[in-house]
Amino acid sequence: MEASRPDTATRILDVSERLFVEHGFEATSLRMITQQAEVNLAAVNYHFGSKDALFEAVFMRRLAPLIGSCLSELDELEAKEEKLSVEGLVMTFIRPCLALSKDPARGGALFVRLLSRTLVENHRLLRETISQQYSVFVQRYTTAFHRALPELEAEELAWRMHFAFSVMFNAFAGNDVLKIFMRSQIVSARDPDMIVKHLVPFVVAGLLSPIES
Amino acid sequence: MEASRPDTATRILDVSERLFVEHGFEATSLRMITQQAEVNLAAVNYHFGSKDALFEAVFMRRLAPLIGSCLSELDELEAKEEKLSVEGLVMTFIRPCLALSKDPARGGALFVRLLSRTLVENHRLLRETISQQYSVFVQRYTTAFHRALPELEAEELAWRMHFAFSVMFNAFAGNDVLKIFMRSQIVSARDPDMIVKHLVPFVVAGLLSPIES
DNA sequence: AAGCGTTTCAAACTTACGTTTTAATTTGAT
DNA sequence: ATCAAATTAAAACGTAAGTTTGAAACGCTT
Repeated sequence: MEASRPDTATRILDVSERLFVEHGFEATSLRMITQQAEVNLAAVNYHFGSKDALFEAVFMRRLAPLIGSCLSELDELEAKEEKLSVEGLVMTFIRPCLALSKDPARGGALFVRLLSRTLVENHRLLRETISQQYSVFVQRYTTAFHRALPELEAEELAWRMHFAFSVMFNAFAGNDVLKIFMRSQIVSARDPDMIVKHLVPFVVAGLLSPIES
Repeated sequence: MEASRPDTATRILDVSERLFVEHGFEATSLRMITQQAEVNLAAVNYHFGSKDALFEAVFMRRLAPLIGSCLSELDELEAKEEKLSVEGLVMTFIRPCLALSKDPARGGALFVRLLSRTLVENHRLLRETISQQYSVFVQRYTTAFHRALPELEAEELAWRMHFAFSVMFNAFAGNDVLKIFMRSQIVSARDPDMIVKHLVPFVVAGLLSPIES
């Protein structure tokens, strides 16, 4: 009763997702990918066209559903409540990330790491393909946060959103700045529920901090 | 009265720092470096031994002084005050980063971006060479934050420090998660003073957020 | 069973990489 | 001025990268 072996293209996507996270795009060769996926070297170019196109495919397979989930949560929240709470708003982003992190069938926490890496590495993909397609995501959150924090002017709000999403992305991505130096101070660092338990209060407090004169 | 041209090794370091930030370690070739630095291809291996050693040299040239500055500020603060304020503590880290960001002669904001990239890319260098040498940095800040926030248990404190340094690193590195989607919402995003003005309240509020039951 | 589009495969191609080698050149102390 | 050491230079080495090719194998309809 073993799970049927996924087809070639899916096996390539799964292996690529993991290797791109582990070693980065440039340092991951098609020979590493095809070897671990147990497919022929030429299969990548046959199914995806090029290494760049493969990266885009790996990326979009996860990003589109994730953004879709966030927007659905946002729809629900905005329909339900007149006054949006900051914590409720933060959770519309956290919950889909959390669900993704806990679902091995969808790559688990791997994709969020990939997303984080891709942001930092400033890939062409993000500047070109994605930016136009998903500006709606940022627009929706910007207006929602504006409703939740009406006393903040636009620029101050943009800064706080920048900081908030920055720390959330890095938390889910497991980019532990301090872990590198101290020896596993936090044993539960990779438990997604633990992340949320500590992350949400921190982010909410930052977003709600009193306005500087 | 033009500035005297730096020597070969320095020119290589300067160019490498910029290219490693722009394209990453793997995607930056020695031929790109030596061409832009106007030195012979073999100069890198002559002066530094290998590409890996070059990266370490680029990295250590900035990191050692930066960490030194932070620890000096920490010394001053701890000597001066009995009770450490969270904001004062945060500023011992912010001020050296800010000074570095504003000093083109020391690479400006480039190095903080490189540091951020290197953290995310999880380089060997960080796991091996740096981790032992600079664990004192984390130790010092951990005990200092413990003094400033004595009511937090060790694990909660570790989480908050993780989040705080994460957002600070990304702010200075200019890793604007949302900038990619929205068209230059924040015009002053690259002004280091503006970063601090908005960053410090956010981080301090997160660190000081009430303890969850 | 035959035919046909799709997929897989082994192999080769071109290019670029990091590194090494060897000779030429510059530098600095005697 | 001389000589030894340090540095620069040009060229080549071996390897590995992404991609392409053309034939073989497969799956499906007729």
